[in-house]
Amino acid sequence: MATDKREYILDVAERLFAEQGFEAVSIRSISKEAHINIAMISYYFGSKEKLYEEIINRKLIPFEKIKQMSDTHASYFDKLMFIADVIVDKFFESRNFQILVFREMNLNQRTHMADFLIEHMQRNFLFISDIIKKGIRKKEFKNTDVDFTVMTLFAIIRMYTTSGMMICKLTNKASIDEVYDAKQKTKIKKFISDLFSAHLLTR
Amino acid sequence: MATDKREYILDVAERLFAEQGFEAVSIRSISKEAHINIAMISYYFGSKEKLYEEIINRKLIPFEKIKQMSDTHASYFDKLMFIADVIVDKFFESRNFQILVFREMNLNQRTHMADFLIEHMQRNFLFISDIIKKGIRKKEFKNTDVDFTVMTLFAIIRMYTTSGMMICKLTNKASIDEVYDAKQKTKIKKFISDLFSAHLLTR
DNA sequence: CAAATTTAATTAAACGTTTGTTTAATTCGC
DNA sequence: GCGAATTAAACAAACGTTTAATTAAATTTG
Repeated sequence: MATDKREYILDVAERLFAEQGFEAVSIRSISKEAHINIAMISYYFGSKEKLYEEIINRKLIPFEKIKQMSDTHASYFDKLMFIADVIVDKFFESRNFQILVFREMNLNQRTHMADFLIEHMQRNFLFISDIIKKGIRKKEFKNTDVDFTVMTLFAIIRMYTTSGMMICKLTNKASIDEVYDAKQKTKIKKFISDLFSAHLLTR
Repeated sequence: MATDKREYILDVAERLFAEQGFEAVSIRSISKEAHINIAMISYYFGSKEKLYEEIINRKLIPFEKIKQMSDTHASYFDKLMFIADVIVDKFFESRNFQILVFREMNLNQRTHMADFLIEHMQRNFLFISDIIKKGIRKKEFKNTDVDFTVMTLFAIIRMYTTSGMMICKLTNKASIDEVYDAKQKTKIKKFISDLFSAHLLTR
């Protein structure tokens, strides 16, 4: 069951990296938290940096699936909201990973990694931009700034899913778990729908 | 001119911390970049952590001024947009600082610092929440989710000002400078106004 | 099928660097 | 000539990684 152990180390390291940042987390703290020997990380992954790269690569989903599924929706608004819902779901279930990715994109450390992540982001960004542009052309949407609109979508979801402690305090929730329960997920989806409905739809 | 030198070290360190993160930046790299001896940082600030705390404390503005100034605006929407503009201005002129603050708020390192920053954020958050709630009560605003609305405002401004490299690539700008020029500042202010106008105002 | 052998997994210890900080000596400005 | 500023050198501690030895598992062999 070597893959199970590998996977477990990746999970533990992902959480620690998300909580403390890459350079603040030592090989020793990972091995202590995962109850393994220090040398096992070099043995399994080669180095701390390669471990980090594997953490990132294993969860970067191919966006193609979403593209296909969004085709089944009739209006551009429905397409857009379907994608928004998928992103919310994905972000909610991989919060540590998202914290890690967004932090990495804004660092000048490991620039090849940041560039790679930004390129990945760009593909998703362009796909959503495209939907909005088509919606505008077909007069389903108002003629608004497309870049800012897409950015707003990502900004809201990012803010909510990667700033848990902050949201917890700001919205007077009892615990982090309450910030990310099913009820809140429904609420943020509804909010996004309302916001973009008012912002985009011509009536 | 000891204060000038101090101030210069703070500026250099702030930039490096924003670019690379607290633990990735060494005392030696700061002193090299600022052309000073390693020992000068202990001499001036006591420790690396105290230097960091001073960087954060020196730019955390008192929000009271904004409160007073926003009183001069008649409608709640005007109040809100005045505050949004002030925040945009502030964030644009202190991007490195904002990068640093938001990163710190999402870290479990130095939790007393994170707690302090979140409390500071909470004051601003509550003030804006209050305006929106009053706007709703007076029927100037639609009855929308206040927390999510305020969060959206901060999320957009945060995303734009602290993810420069990403925005640069996503919006096909030639350079980072172009992302943060006066023209873009005007555009984002207008976008925010349009977005919240559609989202909040009863017509 | 059990013994022998090979491969894989795991360990404690040591490696050379780099870290933040301190010391004690020296230079500078008044 | 005196206090403040600046320096090079040294400090222990922690870092990521490697080593060589040991245990566990898998495979081959008789």
